[in-house]
Amino acid sequence: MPYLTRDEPVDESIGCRILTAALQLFVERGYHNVSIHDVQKRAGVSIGSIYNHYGGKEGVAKGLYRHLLTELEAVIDNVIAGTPSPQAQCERVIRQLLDFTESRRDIMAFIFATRHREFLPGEPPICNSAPFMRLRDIVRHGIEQGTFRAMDPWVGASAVFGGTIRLIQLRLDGMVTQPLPELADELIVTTWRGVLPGEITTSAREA
Amino acid sequence: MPYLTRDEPVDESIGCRILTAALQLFVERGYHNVSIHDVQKRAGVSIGSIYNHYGGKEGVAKGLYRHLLTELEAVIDNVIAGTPSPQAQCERVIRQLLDFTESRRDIMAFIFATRHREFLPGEPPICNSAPFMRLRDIVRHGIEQGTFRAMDPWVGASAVFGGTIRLIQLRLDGMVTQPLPELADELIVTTWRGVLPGEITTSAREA
DNA sequence: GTCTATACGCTGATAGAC
DNA sequence: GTCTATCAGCGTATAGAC
Repeated sequence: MPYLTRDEPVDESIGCRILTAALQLFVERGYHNVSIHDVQKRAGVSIGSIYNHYGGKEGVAKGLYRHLLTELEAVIDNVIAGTPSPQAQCERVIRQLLDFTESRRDIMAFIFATRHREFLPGEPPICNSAPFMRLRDIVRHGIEQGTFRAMDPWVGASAVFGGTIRLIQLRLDGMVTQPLPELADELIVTTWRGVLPGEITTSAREA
Repeated sequence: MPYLTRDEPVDESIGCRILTAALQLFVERGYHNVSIHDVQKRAGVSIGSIYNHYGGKEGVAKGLYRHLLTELEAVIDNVIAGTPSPQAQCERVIRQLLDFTESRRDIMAFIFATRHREFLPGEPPICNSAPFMRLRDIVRHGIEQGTFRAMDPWVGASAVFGGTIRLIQLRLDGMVTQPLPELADELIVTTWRGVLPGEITTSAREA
């Protein structure tokens, strides 16, 4: 069952095979360029099974969406529970996301490079999903207790995670060729300089 | 003709009416949830005209895509030409993008919140388009001449523009309710702290 | 529960009048 | 160049056998 946290999908149940095939195809071609027949073919099951398990194409996407967000939420909650400060929590989450981009490319692409709104109108937008709210809560908490500089919470969240998300998207689009974990240290240093308090001694060096 | 730089689309030509209608519909529902008939209806023209002007649905999207990127490129080139330092160039571009998010919402949504790859397979990905390359060039130039700290160019580009792009996307998704220009100063301060050189005096304040 | 065969609607595209 | 009427193909969903 777990896609994000286990190495091989040991679960060979039909439901899991359907979700795995759908994830691959949706990421490869985009939801609307994938037909039920494509999913059925790659999963090695029949159309009837798909309708029995998920009620149709949109049901498959909905099941996949909820499942992956639940897994991501669990990962983040684990980090939060096992890490003391907001700063350390953010840093661990960032590193984890960079790692996942290499090891779980499809999942990251489905989460960070998909317009779910276009095929899951009933679902809450991904920015409002539990894992993303958790991340914003960390930042807000950090701002309140002075770990981060005082600033608008949305600016804070964008400053802390915007660079990471952008880098992930550039990597998923094939622009960045270097594995992201190798860039983690530079990215994190830059991120902390942006949001941590402290005076910055800018020696004016404009020509 | 110009969408991004002029206030009202004075051009009432059929070609412009088609692009305007398509832009609205694509942003509202997503490319695949819009039919030719929808575009034809909203533009107040016939299907035949659409095929005469753009050769079909994908042609409309392609025309829109190229036109908007060309306009954005011109805006960025103007900023570059009229602004001395890489830092000032980035800052002016960021403020301009935040302004456009309020005044040209549809255009920004089409550029920053659309998976063009899913319906324009022949076009180069938007990260490789001229305007985005220009932005990266500014950052690379700034790193080379020491305006920005030494770092991987991709990390630099993500650090400079990632927060802005994230904030724009959150605004387009309706999460951020405040007009972005009001948040510009905070965002820019944070961005520069991240990438500008200079020692930062972090008084350790972890509890 | 799983599968195959089929039906129906929608949509992109075309033909041909004006 | 602009328009209307029409077609053909695809894709979702269902019916019904096993």
